[in-house]
Amino acid sequence: MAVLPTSALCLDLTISISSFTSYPSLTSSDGGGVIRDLDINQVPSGGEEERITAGMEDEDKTKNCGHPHKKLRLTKEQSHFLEESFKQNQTLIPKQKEALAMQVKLKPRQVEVWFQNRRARSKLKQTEMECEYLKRWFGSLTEQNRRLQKEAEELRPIKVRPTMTMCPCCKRVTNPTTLNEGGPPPKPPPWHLKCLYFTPDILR
DNA sequence: TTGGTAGTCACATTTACATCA
DNA sequence: ACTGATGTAAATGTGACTACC
Repeated sequence: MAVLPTSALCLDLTISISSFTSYPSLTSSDGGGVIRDLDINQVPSGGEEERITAGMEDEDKTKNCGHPHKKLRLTKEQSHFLEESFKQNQTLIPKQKEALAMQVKLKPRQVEVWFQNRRARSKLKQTEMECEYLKRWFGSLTEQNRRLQKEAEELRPIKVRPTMTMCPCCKRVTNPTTLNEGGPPPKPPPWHLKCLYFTPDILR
């Protein structure tokens, strides 16, 4: 199997959310512990960059508008930051995870999950590329097989001196004098080793 | 050496959201 | 404007593996 380009590991993540320039901290209000019911994908009104982030604590989720938990989308900046980190290391040691979580204001578990999913997406992308590659190779082999069959069909009616054998690939003919009349049965065609192996066009 | 525990991983699946016809 | 289908990403569940005690 040929080595695939390493670019397969680099995926573009497109997060369809509005742009934000900072990561606001958790928005449980002081004292009361009441979570403001904001749509995390909505730009806060009044131009103030404030939103509930994905770093919401578990107990907070249960208070979120009566829903057990809301699906939380990462901001562009969070995704970008994680993506850049992923380019450097596809796995995280606990210290890195903690640090990264602090930087993007997520829980370490969320960072861990993001990396797991990201690795899965990478692998999926690579598998798709391999699949495409094999399809193209299969097509190439099919075409080659078709050509060879056609060629064999054309060669069938041609009479060759019975004592001569010819490599079907390079057309080289053996020396007839090496064959004894009435001796042991002729050996298989002396195909040349280099002719037995071919490289499909797709691999060149 | 063996057994228990914690942490992490891959993998499959579920869930919530966004988009589009 | 509404709706259902679909795609995507975040989250969850599970089993395997390893390190440590």
